[in-house]
Amino acid sequence: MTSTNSQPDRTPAAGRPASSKSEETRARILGSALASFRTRGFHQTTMREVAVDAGVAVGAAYYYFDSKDALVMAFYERAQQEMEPLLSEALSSHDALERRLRALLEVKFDYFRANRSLLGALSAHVDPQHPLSPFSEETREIRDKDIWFFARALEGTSMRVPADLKARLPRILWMYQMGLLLFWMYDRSAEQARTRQLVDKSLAIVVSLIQFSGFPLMRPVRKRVVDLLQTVFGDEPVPARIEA
Amino acid sequence: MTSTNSQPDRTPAAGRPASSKSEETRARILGSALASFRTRGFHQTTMREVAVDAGVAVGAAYYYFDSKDALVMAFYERAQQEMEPLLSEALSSHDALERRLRALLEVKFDYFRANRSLLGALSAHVDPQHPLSPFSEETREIRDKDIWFFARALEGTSMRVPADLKARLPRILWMYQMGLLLFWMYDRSAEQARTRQLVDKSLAIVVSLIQFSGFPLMRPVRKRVVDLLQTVFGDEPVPARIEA
DNA sequence: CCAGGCATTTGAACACGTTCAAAAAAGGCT
DNA sequence: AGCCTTTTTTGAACGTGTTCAAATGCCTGG
Repeated sequence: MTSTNSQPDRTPAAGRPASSKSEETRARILGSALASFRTRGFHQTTMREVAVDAGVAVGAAYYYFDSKDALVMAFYERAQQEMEPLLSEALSSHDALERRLRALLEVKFDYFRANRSLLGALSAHVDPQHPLSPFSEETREIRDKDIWFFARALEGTSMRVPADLKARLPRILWMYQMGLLLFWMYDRSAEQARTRQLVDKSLAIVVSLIQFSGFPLMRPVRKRVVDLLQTVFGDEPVPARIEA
Repeated sequence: MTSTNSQPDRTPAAGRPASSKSEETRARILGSALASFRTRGFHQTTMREVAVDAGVAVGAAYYYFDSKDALVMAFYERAQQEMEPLLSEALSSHDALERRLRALLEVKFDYFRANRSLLGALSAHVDPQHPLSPFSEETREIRDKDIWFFARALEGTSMRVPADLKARLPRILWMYQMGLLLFWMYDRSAEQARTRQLVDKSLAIVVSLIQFSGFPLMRPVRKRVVDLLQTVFGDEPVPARIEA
């Protein structure tokens, strides 16, 4: 398991009662941490504060979570888990690609609205070596699950997309989404109005581009772009499906 | 002055001898720091090490540099300064846009080759609030100077570029460059072969796109893209020229 | 009911970046 | 030279994330 914390094997094993005191403590620590992150921000929040708030010693916090970052990772994991049904529902209520993509984005924005700064702590790092980077090995599982939704968004629409591009598109769309979220995180305009504009305008362009990409005239350009993507992302076009 | 360090007003003022002992100490500290950054990496390097290495107390390091980050900033400033003549020369030896852009990129890659990890410390942060972010206020001056070179790369070529796009292009090309550098920083392929491929392929595409953008057929798409850029970057198309 | 093992909890201690009050050195002025 | 201001230097101390040996609790097999 490529998980956040090492010590307690969380999956409620054989004989153990599913909801031990341990799990409760863990939850209490995570709760205190996230609350503090939200109100004071990630950097201002102290592990000692978190511990006191949860009524334990600092060491206990480190018993359940390998690091301060791991607390953010736990949030991220929980977020992905909680959003999955919402994302599925979003897809099942729309047909047109633009609508489908927009629906996915809206779920994300809604969910993260209350946690903009927390999301910032998550994605502030570009280094793929850093655990909290959206490109790190540690976040791969979550990332792959998320990319998979973009694959579904493409599958379920009637728009014809050339196969070579289609194989690459989920990952590209995921990166597009990350760009939007990034812009949104640091968007200081009132009510993040600029992000809203950006979403509207860029989404229209993205969908147009995908549409154009099928025209015979576009074939040479498309080939070159797909070749470029191959260089950047290597093989493994779409992440393997992950069973729930 | 939006400088890195606050205390000693470095510009050798009126009566003072230009190269005081102070400047030498400062240089010694910076030297020790950069050497250590290069060999041990940014994070492994300790301010105490740096101080010992430079033969001063840790307080002294903080007298000359506001923070550990400021040392990296000093490197960045020096890098920009030292590269400027090289960049000018690169531009003056080529006419075609692709050649001109490639020449700029080559100067950067050459210069940073020995300092890949240091560059990583510089650009690992996406948060525009973080001083070391390529998008921060603190790095604006350097960034603007750099963007200016892309403006010159465009000016000096015979390719016709629509005015509305041309106004936005320097910044876009700069971001394109940052993307390449980022990829390069974390490129683990032998001799960074993947980055080389990426540069070749993407550069060809970028230049083609710019060329296409002038075709009458492309006008509507271009308008939409330019409008999008306006949303993202706001006004002030190209940074004001900065006199040396 | 107890012994032994395992899970949990504790808080002191460490290494780090950074701050600061005070000491030392260096100038400048008469 | 002597005094006073400014620049430079020092190293202890602070707050942080994190580690760790030891203490405590909990449960199970006898």
